[in-house]
Amino acid sequence: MKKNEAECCDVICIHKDRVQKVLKSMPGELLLSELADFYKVFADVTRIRILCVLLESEMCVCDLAEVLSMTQSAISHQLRVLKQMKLVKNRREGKTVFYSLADGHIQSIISQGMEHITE
Amino acid sequence: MKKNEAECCDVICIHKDRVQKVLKSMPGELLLSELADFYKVFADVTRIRILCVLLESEMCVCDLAEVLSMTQSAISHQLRVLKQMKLVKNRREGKTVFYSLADGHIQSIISQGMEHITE
DNA sequence: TTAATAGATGAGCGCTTGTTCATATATTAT
DNA sequence: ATAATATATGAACAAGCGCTCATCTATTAA
Repeated sequence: MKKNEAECCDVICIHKDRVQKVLKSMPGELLLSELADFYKVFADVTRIRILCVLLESEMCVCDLAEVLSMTQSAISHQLRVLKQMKLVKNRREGKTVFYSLADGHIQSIISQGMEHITE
Repeated sequence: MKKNEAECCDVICIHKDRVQKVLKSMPGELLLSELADFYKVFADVTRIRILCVLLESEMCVCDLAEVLSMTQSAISHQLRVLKQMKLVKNRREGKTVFYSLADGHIQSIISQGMEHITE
């Protein structure tokens, strides 16, 4: 009989009841991958910086590029990601497009991360 | 005089005072990249799944591999990442190494993410 | 209409990252 | 000591991702 993970250590370390209990309590795979995708948005310095700026003030793409010393293109690409994940919204005013946070508790998410790393 | 971002739209959309104010309020670059690195840990389904399991119960590498239907090696590599970021801790018991969450408020970080995506 | 300008976007490139495979280390049993 | 087993780890490879560059769209001014 071929060896597999399920049998590799069933005497010493596999506690079948514990494994079963955990398997039942696990959220669905779809939800978990959505959660990972959500955190991916915060997992890049540029996007974090953009969010920090918008935390302070609504701002157009051009201003964002200057504040962050990056090209308009790079900023625009990232704003697209942020918008797809519904973290920012925008409004057009003539040629200018202003971006702002789409959600109030983005601040609390960032704050919570800050708390963890500054301990 | 060469065109640059600072002058590309200074009449219409650059509000120098706003830009200055935001620049002052921004956290340091080091802190921001640490924050991004912190969220990177949550930005992968496998690591999220591991954390979810450990949320329920302390568990050895072998059990984790079975619960998540992945190889021991893959799990071990990710546990290393989680440990480096101080999200999990471990204790050895004979040949077996048990992993558990290192920090109480990991649960609240995951919960907060869940809240955002299930709206 | 034409020119100018803010922003959006697709292609391409280089870097990062998660997994696999092979192998090394650590502990226990014989 | 030798074998068995749980875990750790380095190398390599494929996939994903962020930036640049060129170009396109949208809006306004002349």
